[in-house]
Amino acid sequence: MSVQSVDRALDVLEALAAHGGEAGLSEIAARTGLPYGTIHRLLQTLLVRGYVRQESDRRYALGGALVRLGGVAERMVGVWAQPYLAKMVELSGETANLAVLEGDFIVYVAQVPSPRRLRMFAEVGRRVLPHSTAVGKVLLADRPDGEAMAVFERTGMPRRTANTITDAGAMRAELATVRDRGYAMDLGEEELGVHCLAVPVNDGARVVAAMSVSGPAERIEALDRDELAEGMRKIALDFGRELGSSNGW
Amino acid sequence: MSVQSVDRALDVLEALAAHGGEAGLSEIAARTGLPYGTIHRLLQTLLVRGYVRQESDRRYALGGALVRLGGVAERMVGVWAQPYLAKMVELSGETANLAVLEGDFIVYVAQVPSPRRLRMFAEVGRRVLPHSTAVGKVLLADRPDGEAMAVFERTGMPRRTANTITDAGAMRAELATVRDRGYAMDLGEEELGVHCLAVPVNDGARVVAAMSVSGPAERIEALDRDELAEGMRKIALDFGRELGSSNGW
DNA sequence: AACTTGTTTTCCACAATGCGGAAAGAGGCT
DNA sequence: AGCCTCTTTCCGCATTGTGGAAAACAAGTT
Repeated sequence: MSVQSVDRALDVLEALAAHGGEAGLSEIAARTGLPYGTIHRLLQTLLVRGYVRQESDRRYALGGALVRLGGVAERMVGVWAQPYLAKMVELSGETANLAVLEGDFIVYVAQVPSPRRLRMFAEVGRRVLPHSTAVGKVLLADRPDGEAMAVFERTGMPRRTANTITDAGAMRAELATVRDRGYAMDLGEEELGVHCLAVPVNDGARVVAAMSVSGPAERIEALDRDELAEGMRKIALDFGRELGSSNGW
Repeated sequence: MSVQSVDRALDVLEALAAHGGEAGLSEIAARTGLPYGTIHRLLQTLLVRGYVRQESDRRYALGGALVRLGGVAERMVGVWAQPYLAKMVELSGETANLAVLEGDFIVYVAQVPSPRRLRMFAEVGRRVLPHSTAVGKVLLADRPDGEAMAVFERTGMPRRTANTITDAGAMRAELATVRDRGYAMDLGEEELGVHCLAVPVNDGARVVAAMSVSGPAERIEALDRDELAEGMRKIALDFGRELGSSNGW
């Protein structure tokens, strides 16, 4: 049995999110089909708690409290990802990572290290720019072209190694390739001698994270890329499903 | 006014977050003081919607749906501020924050953490009283004296540390200083050992937000305040211009 | 300034909805 | 097995939330 008012409050929040995080009361009414009075009352409750903000023009927007909860939940995601990352390590023999886009930065939120002696160092919590990483390219490939390029515009695509893509045109082409084949590569673009392969994690609605394996160039090159990517995509798909429907029954 | 069940559902989510994103039903009961049956019913509702997830040991954890909502919310406010905050981090080496005045409270809406090992913990979404923070003093210094003092009248300026300004007269003088030099300091007034420097963000019409850097007292004291403030003011000015040109908030 | 239109906000009588104590059920330990 | 702790289900009652309709508001339009 579900609690009606809570269910509806969530409908309101999701309607707000669907409108890009900002909407008027009547737009929410149109989307949810709830009566005005009801929506207004729910919004007041969310307002007091900081889950919704009211702009100067009386429209409503998602509030800061959600950012906080989202942050804690994100950390949890890292814990759930462990078994899936472990499978990727088994598949590739290399260190597996989970990363999300936070603002204009890529943040690594979880890792399972490779059993090999020579392996990637723990990067959890590290923030890097998207243009020089496989996970960054995968995550931005999911966004509309203009939005992705705006990120690169702001961050400036600084050169990290001789292989780093620093040209906007080349990057646009790279993103098209990633969209096309469904995975991204990093061939020593962030650090010389380190190669990565990343696939998107789709929770059913959108790409919310990326998973990657990374290791020494020689070892990564020895693998069959398409086969590895295919295996990783299956794992990422399972993980995305778990994320999307935490309902169970 | 407020919808009881929604309010309580939020209590449950926050209790979960306070326990690090994962807790048993009884732990939630202990923290919220709500009866077991009620919490269980609320959790079921959140579970079906994916806002909460049940682990194999029947404990509850924050769910993936929150990551999505949090992301949208953060993108709204954070995305614009991110690059500017990053510049402040570069300038100072310390964690940079964006905060707004919401009612009588200061709410932190975005942050870029310092690259240092010892740094401020994420405060995004946190609500604090204005009198003990640099951002609060900057935001209220922009208001007419009567209006600012009315806020302090209502909140009561509770003492947070030995350095907190708790006297109305002293606060009035402090605001005058802030107006005069264009930036505000917090010298361990909210938390001992933590110093901050905040500058106003003016969107062309009025001060709509404040940006600050904060870190360990020793490191902040080692910086040249006026020089830092000058650099920060330039960044905040650029950000304000961007805000002013797009639709306001 | 006085309409018009498209909003958002407030009100209130009614009953459906959510409440919560207490009992049953599930695991985990020794 | 037995005991203990924690979770889940149940159900009668009245508190709580509901939603239609009207009032207040903001922003254009003549």
